[in-house]
Amino acid sequence: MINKNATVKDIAKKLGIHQSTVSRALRNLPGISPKTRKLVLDTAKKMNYIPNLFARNLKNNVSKTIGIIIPEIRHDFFSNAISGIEHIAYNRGYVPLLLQSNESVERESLNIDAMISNRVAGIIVSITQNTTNGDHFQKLIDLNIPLVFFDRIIDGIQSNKVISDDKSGAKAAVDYLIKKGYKKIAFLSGPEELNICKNRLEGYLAALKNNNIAYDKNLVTYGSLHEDNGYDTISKFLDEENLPDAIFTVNDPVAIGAFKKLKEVGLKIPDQIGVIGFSNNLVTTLIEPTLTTVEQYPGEMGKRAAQILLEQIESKEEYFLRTEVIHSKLIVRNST
Amino acid sequence: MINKNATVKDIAKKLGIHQSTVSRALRNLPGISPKTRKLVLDTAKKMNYIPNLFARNLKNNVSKTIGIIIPEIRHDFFSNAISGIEHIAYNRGYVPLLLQSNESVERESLNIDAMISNRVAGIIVSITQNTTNGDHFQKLIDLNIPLVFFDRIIDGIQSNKVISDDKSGAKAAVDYLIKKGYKKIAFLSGPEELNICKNRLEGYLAALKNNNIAYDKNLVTYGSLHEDNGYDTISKFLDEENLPDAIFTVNDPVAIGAFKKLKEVGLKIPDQIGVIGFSNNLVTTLIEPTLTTVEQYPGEMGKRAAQILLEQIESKEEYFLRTEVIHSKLIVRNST
DNA sequence: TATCCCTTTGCAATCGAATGCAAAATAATA
DNA sequence: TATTATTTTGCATTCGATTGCAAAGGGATA
Repeated sequence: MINKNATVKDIAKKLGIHQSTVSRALRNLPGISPKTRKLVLDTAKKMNYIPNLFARNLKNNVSKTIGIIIPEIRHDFFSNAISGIEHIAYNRGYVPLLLQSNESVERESLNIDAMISNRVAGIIVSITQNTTNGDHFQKLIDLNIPLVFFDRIIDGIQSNKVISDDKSGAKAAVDYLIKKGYKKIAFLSGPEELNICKNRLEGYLAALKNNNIAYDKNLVTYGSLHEDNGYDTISKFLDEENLPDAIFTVNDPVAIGAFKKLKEVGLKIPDQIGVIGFSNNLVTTLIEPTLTTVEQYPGEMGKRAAQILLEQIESKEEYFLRTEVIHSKLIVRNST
Repeated sequence: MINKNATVKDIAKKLGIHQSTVSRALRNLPGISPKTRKLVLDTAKKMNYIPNLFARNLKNNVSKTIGIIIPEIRHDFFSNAISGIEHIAYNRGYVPLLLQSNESVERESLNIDAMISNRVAGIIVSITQNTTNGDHFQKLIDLNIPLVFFDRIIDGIQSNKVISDDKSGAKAAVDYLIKKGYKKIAFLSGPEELNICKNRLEGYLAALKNNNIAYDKNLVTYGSLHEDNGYDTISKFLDEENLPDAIFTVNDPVAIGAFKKLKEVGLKIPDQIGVIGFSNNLVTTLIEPTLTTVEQYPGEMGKRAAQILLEQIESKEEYFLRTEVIHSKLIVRNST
């Protein structure tokens, strides 16, 4: 139930001039005398005129809204990325429409539909940990809606991408573990098919190879991206009496889960077992010992994703898709 | 640059019937023969018809969007509240438009403007820690846009409110500290004028009074709602050699900040000093010792806020504003 | 077959702003 | 002053969907 707002026509009527004149004056278009323009602007302010974006967008067939779909805002990584996106969007006059998929593919698809209906100008996405089919993204391509994936991407969709150099980040982490003298290093991964998992695995393998350590497939496990994965996997290792002397996890929550189990059974970190996470979540500095991890600069990733998206949105000529890699950095703390 | 979508008129042309018939068929309005309806729906699906919300909303002068303005999504409390809001919104066919104020009053006001321009159906707000003037909210009231404040509210605006029973939550916390034998209990508050701070202070005072403990004004401090406040305040206490034997903080981040300083100087929690936070953030279970705190049920608060907002939005008759109080609960852990 | 009554469909205007083109007003020039 | 050039304003249509009302279609009944 929205109150009756002043419209362009109302202003025109009040001033006894035509609405087209008012419309042009309001937008500082040329061909309006300074006197008329001032009169219109003053009157608009006085009448509390607020442009009706529905009408404007309908006429122009564009909007100044960009969609963001991420799994869960409560993760540091994503909330920081969002801040980066917002920063760019605000400065360029765009409003971000943020929807969570909650790691549900179905929700992700519904969010896409909602965004299409709302005629967003473009979309930035980090996929759910379960997304393997990209039909709902293909829909966007077919509709010519610019799309940027960041961090968690999906193959087979012609779109822009902003990713971390996951492989080298992971390699740096595992190299460091080896340098510290750890020998039996496990990699607690997430969903096997997820790009970040595949790439971090590559880095893990590269580090092993680089140091002439044999690859033991029992030391690479797959699970979710949540705490329970870390907790359960450590439990499993203990049950099998196959505990490694160091673990590298696909992200910080999984490391936290591992922490919990390790502490429960009284294992000392980093003396009896070393731990490295990924993403440099805030929590890594709050726990004990503080967690060694890999910084991904999510704010920067968000910024770049937004910049690239806006470039495509505002490009007049043929646009060429890009993939951008943001460098990551090992942050050494006390868990190794 | 949005591709040409199929429109109602396109469907009509293809079927050789009038667009009004198509429009009614698509929305399952009465007065359309089953045969025609099926034909229209099938064709719409085949043509990938997506209703243009700009046109629809323009005509109807309403939208199915509800605005959410909160300080920062990265706080557990808010991200949980958002989930609650989303849950209700989705089920009722609304899309949430989420904007952060980042604790900036200016941004908060700009966000309001953006939401007005986007003609949201209603708005849910938790104010910044610095908001004292409510003019930007009054604008909403003047425009007849339904408004619900939750948790952090501002006085003097005629709106709906959803709040915690901060006073009794605080009282329970401080009562518990006293019962545990702590005698010199400080309250590390946030901005003095913020409603949650005032109410939690009341609870603190009530508990003291209830237990015949004299109020010492040096034990009540004000600061931000962030970690630094806890850290700095403990530092100050130490400098003044006026360390209390227990602290109750306005929220969990402040407690975490205090934790950091206390650990730095080697003070044992809970033996030498007890700590209770507020809000039951996830991190309270990850630190050592785990933090005693007060659960506010933010998801529930979000749900109620959304329900109330939608009631007002969809009310046909005169609407009576409401204030709803969500009960909080002391969660005892190892910091006390 | 004619009449009446529902059911189904079509017509046309509307929401608010944008814009190509024509018309009017003003300024510049002969 | 008459004419031309330029600036300023107005007209009318458009975007896509909705809706009150009128018209047409179909069936039942006399």
